[in-house]
Amino acid sequence: MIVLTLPDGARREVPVGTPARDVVASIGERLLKAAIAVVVEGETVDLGTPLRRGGAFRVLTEKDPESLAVLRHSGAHILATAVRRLRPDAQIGFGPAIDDGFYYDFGVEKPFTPEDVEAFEAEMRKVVAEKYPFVREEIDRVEANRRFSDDPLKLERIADLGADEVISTYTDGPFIDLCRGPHVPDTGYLKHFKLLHTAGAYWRGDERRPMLQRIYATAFWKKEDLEQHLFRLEEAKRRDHRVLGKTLDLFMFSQVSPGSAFWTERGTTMYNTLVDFVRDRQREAFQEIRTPLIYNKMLWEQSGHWGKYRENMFLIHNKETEELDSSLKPMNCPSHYVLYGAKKHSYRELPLRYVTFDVLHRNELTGALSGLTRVRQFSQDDCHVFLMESQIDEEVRFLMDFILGHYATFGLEARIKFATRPEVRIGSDEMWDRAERALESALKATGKPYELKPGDGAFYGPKIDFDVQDSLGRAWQLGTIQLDYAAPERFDLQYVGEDNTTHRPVVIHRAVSGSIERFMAILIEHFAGAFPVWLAPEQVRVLPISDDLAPVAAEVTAKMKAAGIRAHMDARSDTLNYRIREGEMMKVPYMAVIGKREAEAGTLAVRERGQGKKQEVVGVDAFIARVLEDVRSRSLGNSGAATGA
RNA sequence: GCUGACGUAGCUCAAUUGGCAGAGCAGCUGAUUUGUAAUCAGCAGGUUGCGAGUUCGAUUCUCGCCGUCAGCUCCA
Repeated sequence: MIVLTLPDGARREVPVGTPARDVVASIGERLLKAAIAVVVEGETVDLGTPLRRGGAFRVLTEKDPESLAVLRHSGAHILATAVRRLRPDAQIGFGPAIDDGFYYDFGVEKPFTPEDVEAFEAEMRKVVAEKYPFVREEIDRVEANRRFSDDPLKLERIADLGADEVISTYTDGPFIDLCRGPHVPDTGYLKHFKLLHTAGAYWRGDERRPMLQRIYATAFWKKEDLEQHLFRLEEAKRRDHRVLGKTLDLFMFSQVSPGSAFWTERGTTMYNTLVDFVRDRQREAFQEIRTPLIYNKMLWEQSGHWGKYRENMFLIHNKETEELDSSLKPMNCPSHYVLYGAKKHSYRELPLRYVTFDVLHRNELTGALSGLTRVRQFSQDDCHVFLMESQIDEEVRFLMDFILGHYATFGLEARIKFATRPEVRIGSDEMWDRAERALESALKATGKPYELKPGDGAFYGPKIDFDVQDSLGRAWQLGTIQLDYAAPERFDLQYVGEDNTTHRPVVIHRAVSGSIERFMAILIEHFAGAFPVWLAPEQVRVLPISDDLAPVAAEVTAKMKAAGIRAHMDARSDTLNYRIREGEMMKVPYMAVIGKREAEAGTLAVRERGQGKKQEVVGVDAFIARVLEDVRSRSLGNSGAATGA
């Protein structure tokens, strides 16, 4: 017998091997109808599964988020069912549920065409209508090998299974798949789904293995949820920074330098504004430095990059030695160590924080490049802190405040992750114990919630990562605080302590925006190009209604510029409507219209971005004061994040 | 790097089976002097990504290169 504890504390005692369905039925008939699967001691199993162990027991219905993954996994099987019907020769790879849906990998001679995908979706609807139950079977290894003898992918998977693992299959109508489960009761449960796109994917992610054809899809319990998801995908397309970069005239790319942005005047204004913002916040407690862009291999040999990272560096040909023995820097750390190590440091200087915005180059694979989010040339708001071990606690708190304050300025929410020692690492266990303890206690002291990521740390030390969610709910890993005991050893860094002997400092690597380029991309998408006033490349556009008012408008524009406002006049002879339309499309936060009335009264008819005809007539000085206040307070005002524009 | 799709005017996109490369917007010129999201007319704009090949003839078909995009384990 096993004992199951229900969420309300009630207990059920049932014989070993009782199907979960029977337990659910004993709780209530209506619950059985709504049930998708059950969770026993944290493990999700389907209703047909014989229960082998007891513990906390709860029933999943459509309302439980976990049930969606079950539905999607079943969706993957239904997709495979349809594909096998139309393409019986297709080999079956993996078909898991993923964050936003599911996919399935198929081994086929010819890649799928968009028409194939349409046909698969139509066929899936048939499979759904046929309501095949998902039948679970547990079989032994010999039987498993026999059943999947025609599919080398599955045979390989079976061979990888541990000796003590239960091998199970799931059958829905004509389709059988090696699968751990769980699944929904029958194929009829999949009502709202859509196949999205296809792509090549290496078998088991290994580029030396054959390439399979992956079909991505998504599914939801409710029609509205599916529609909302598809709408979100559309919305993401509309906010795509690569598109907005063009229409808002911020940056471009050219085949003469793949992966490196050309910034226009408007884009450069924004870029500089962002950098100035960080620089300003760092003015008091940090020391900004600049180090060379090119180094010979001595440095990279010392840092260890020459061995492991050389493929990703842009190497430079040496005329005298005829060798590729130097490179553009792909990161700042080693050069900061060189500068630190060049003179003696007292404990009184610590923590010493070197910051820089130097340009970095990484030779990314061509296929990895994508807009501003994956580039070959970029800058980081990079910082290396040299400190005593006893200062870690306070320093981490200081850096965290700094980082979170940065995101808050843009209305971005951060999730904090604490990553501990990976399997492949350097340094003793004792060192890792100390480092992890120090970092986590500092993290705890901040009182902020965080997530644990065991094994996800850097090879030289544990770290805290900051994942930021933009206005579409997409997560980006930006900031990081990494503890490093290894670099000070490698570079023999020292400080003179209170006791007048030399000691080894600890290094903390810190980034806030990550790369400025990528952060720009995130901001463009987060705000949908409608930037807060302080960040907008053009803050005010002054529009004289007719030519004869241009001199007045020019004077007003000059006054705004003198006050430090990024103002431009548009006195072209096009109609006011035309010029306003253009200003709105360029997402200028304010348009100031000057007609005869305003010229005489010394006022402006102010139109706020996205507010349509709602206009306000204010004095020139009052308006200037208002814009300056927007800038000073870095108000999010009517930015795209605030309005969803 | 690998797989697939794509590359036509500054931008967004057309161009039957291979048969003179087009449109809208933007630009320029002129007229219009405008009161809150497109005034009208005219003009100009191209080595169809680059290079070979097939053909009487290539934007279209074939090959190579360059670039862009979707992806390349969230494990049965």
